[in-house]
Amino acid sequence: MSRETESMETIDTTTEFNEKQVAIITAAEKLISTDGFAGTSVRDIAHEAGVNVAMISYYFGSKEKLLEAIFEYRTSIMRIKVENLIQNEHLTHIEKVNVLIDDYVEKFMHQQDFHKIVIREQLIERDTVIASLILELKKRNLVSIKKLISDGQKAGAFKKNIDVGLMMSTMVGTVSHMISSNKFYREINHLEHLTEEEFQKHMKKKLSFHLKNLFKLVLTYES
Amino acid sequence: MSRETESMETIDTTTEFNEKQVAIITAAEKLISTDGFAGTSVRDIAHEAGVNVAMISYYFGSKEKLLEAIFEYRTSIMRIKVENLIQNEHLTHIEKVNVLIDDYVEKFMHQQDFHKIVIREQLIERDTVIASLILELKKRNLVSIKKLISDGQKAGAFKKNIDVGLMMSTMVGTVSHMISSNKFYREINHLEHLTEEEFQKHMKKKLSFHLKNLFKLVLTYES
Amino acid sequence: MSRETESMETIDTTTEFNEKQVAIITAAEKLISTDGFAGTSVRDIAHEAGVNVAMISYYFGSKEKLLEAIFEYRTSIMRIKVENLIQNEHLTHIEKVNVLIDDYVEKFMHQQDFHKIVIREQLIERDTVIASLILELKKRNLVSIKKLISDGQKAGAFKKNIDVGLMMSTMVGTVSHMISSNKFYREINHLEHLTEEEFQKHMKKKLSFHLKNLFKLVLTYES
Amino acid sequence: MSRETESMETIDTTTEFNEKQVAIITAAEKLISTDGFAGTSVRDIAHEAGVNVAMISYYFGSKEKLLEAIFEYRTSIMRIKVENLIQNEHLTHIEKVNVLIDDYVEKFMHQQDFHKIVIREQLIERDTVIASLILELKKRNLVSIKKLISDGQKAGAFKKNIDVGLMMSTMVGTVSHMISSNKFYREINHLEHLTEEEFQKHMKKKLSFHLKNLFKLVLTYES
DNA sequence: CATGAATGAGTGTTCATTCAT
DNA sequence: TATGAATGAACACTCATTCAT
Repeated sequence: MSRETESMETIDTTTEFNEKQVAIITAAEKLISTDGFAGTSVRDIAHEAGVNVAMISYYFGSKEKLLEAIFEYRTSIMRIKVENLIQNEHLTHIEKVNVLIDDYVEKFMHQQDFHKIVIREQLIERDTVIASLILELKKRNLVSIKKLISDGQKAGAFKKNIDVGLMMSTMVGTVSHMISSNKFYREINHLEHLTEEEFQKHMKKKLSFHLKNLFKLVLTYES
Repeated sequence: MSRETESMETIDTTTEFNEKQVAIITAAEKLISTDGFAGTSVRDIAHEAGVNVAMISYYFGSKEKLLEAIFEYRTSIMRIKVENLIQNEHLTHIEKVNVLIDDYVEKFMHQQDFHKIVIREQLIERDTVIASLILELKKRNLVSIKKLISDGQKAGAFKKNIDVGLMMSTMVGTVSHMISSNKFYREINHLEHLTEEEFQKHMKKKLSFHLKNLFKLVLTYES
Repeated sequence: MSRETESMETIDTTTEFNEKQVAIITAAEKLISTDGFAGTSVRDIAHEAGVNVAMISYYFGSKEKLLEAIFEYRTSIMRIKVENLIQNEHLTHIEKVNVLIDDYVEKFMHQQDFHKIVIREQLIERDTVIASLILELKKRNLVSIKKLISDGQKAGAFKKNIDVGLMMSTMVGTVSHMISSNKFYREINHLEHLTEEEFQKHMKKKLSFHLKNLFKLVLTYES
Repeated sequence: MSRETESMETIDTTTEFNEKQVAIITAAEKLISTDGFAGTSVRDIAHEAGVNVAMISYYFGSKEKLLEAIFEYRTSIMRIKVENLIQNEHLTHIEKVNVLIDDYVEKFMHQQDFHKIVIREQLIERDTVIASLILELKKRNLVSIKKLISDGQKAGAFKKNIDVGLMMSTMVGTVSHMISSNKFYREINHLEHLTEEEFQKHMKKKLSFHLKNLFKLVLTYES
């Protein structure tokens, strides 16, 4: 299964950011993810990235544009790739759903800082460059998932009357909430003894299992 | 069922805020929910509330304290009340879970502005007054839900090995994500013709149904 | 003659600027007159006026708006008042022209800082609020002067074919150039021993005489 | 008359500026003439000239030095050449004055961008390299004109008691003001239908005629 | 000979907060 | 009790200039 997952990754980081720009992007991502865009100053970002303040304007034009650059840099991780998956003849329909969930959990848990920014940006109701970017990605993802599920329905593997939008909300929302409540989850499950890495691995596994179970139940049992 | 819901509300707004303070809190809530705490200025809040800028410091001490006041004002809605529900002998275990879901969806969908602030604040990793407040509430809520579920398990109504933490993540996460993606959901379901009120009602109904189904499947079917 | 001049002043300082605002305006005027708008920083202005930097934005909104306020504050001095003059039956036509010249010289020499800003702003070719303000004033002044001269022509006191636009250019240009070349004029005429006040008085007298002579010659002699 | 004018030009551009430097100087001149020195950035200049930003420091040392280079480049046009004119035996005294006016108008109207910078620089009261350069040129010009006029006075062609300084102020001031009020003059004379070139030609002719008339009247009529 | 990369200093402006009244 | 006036600190950003290549 991991093979397929890998085949889906098809790294398309055609981004043309140099080393210093990546350092700034990463630093900005880290700070903005916790303090928000307005709550993070370019001075903080420059300091975190170990560069001069002027360099942010120099490379990105403005703080706003830096945020857009972050999205440009990370955009690939938001795109669910299912084209190959759908045509794969060696997997059952439910296995395909499982691969998709694994892929999604992997991607989002792996770049939590960025994902936190996405969560924040979604709360802004005003129309922004970022907002429309997120919207477009979500639409594209929904189409992919709908295809996967309707294929299963046609084959009789999944039951009818699935609200794919709500299922997506559950998948995205559950992962988002886990990212937000890292600490809480670690505490209530008494996992303080684990290293950060071990804990992340544990969470990913649990999340994957949980979501797969949820999807299997919803897709195959009569409600 | 609505009766029980009502019985659960037991308004404990022991808040001592006067009219002007409430106006400020409401205005702040509205603005902070979309623009974030740092992205909202006290001038904006004062203007929205129709009061003098100095009044915010005057009444609340500082912008930070105003945020705490918002939480103090709205805290009750975050507390899931299950004491009476647990002892209720007229409801089955799954019905109790359903009441809880209805209650939760109702509460959070009803005060989306505040809930958005909660989502934002959870993303901050630093220890703040607000953070610890949220943490405490979540813990208390978790305990309540665990009790409800373990009662069902003891009675043989629910199956064993339920990860309540993950189920809570799914519930909270799904609702949170729906609040964040209002627009998206409306668009993909072609509900632009509904009034805001009608749409909210529709969403609540859908969400409730979806979550109840999810819980029923997880709690009763073998995975 | 001085009486009429006084009667023309009709102080219309309906400006509503408070003491501190006037201090800022005066300081800004002084600095901008020599260093130009872009060459003068708000910090310099604040320092010169003895106020906080933030006060400039507080009172005027922006540096740009401060410049507009300067014009609002000084606008009256740019307006040549001839209504009463034209109807005055005790003065000959040439006397009226003389009064006008006296008035103009008095006004502009008296507020040289402001006049320097006007000279600078006229050099900007882009359309600005200030530019259109100056243009409008110049048009109005031209109309007034044209009336005065055509009256004299109709009465046979002045000869025909006077290019009023060019005559205005000569009046305004000569005064402007004297303001610009203060130092030079003082030096070539060996007037370094005079106090600033004495020198200004001397210059005004010389200028008035010179311009009156010029106008008399142009208006009355055949070319 | 144009012959004499030409004979006076005696191009002394002993300037050692290469092609790129001239491009920079011309670009700087254009921008500084309307936006002022402080209001023009080296980036703007570099962009206008189509060269690298660093090239300005490279070639001229600094922005300040670039301004001095502009003056070095254009200085010749500010120098009134009367040596040959004074000794010319084929022209009357008044004709010599007319040639001088033609020459002056031609020179300054022909390089208005540079002349605007001169107007601006004269407003600065601080002692600068540029300021002393302008001062020196004006003194030299004054001496030349004084000689021309005193010759006429000695010959009885011109009347006594001419304030040459004021006459120079009128000549320079009138031309300067016309340059500043290009647009205004065009508008009030309804000359919008002319091309820029035609309009410049028209203005030069008008100005020359006007100034010649002014000088003739002042120099020859009793006041 | 020429320049892309980089920066410290300075820009105008907004900020939350204080304070005299 | 309420508020207009005021401000130090911080903000994002632009500046002319330097320097390694």
